[in-house]
Amino acid sequence: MPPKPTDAELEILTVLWGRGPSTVREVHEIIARRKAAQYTTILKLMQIMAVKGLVRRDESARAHVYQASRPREWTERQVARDLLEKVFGGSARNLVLGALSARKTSRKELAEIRKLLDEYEKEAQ
Amino acid sequence: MPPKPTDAELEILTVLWGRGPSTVREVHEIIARRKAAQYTTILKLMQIMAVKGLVRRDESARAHVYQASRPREWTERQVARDLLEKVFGGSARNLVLGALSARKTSRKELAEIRKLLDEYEKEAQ
DNA sequence: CTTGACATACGAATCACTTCGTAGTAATGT
DNA sequence: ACATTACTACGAAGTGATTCGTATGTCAAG
Repeated sequence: MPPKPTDAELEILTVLWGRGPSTVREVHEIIARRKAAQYTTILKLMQIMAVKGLVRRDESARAHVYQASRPREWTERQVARDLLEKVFGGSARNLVLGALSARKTSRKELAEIRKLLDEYEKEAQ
Repeated sequence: MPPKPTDAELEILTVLWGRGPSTVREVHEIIARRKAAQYTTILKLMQIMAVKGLVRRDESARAHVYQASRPREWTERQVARDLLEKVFGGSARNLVLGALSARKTSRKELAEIRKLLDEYEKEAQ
């Protein structure tokens, strides 16, 4: 069970989730667009992430290929669970309130959330 | 604008939100019930939190009295905003999905969440 | 006034995260 | 063959969070 990713690790995971398996150079190029970062910094982070089990790497090619070891949804669930405990006292209602009040939420998104609730109601009958 | 609290700080804030203004000893006693922690560790953390502006302290009595400088809801909103960005790609829908799939959610809680949505729909007309 | 209980202040160790430079090695072009 | 380029590995520094021991001060009881 990989540990909760740190902020820097999350940036890298986001790239891997978006692109699929990637080399360090590819990840670095994308991150460097938004933010100053040396190549070896990204490299080191990804090496550590491999040790932690957050990513897997394929060493068969000279440039190792990394991929997230858990899908985005899985990690999101972990993070949400952690938050629920540590910040929201276990109240999903309060977490949703936090999410909604964090910023303007469009009607369209509210409708999507409603649809989610429908599914969960059905499931819980 | 106080910074985002760390995990250890959040534990202390949770106690302060629950009890209202409290001395270090009171906070320590509650935390020590669940977890080994020396008195001076809690003291130091709370001193640092005061410097950061996460708590205010009243030094008029010999045992200083601390209170959270922001209400729980405010902090919850901050944390939700941060996570929304860093983990959920700005999608409130995905954050809610994460919360619901993190654990069993009761029918009662689902109903409460629905009520929240109603209020937000009205507001957004 | 001295002792004991209880408080704060503070220095220091430890740990994790982040950053980057340097070294070494394999591949590629001239 | 040699120089250049593209990798990985690794050590180490800087920062911030966390932990705790020790020093010191205050107060009340005897």
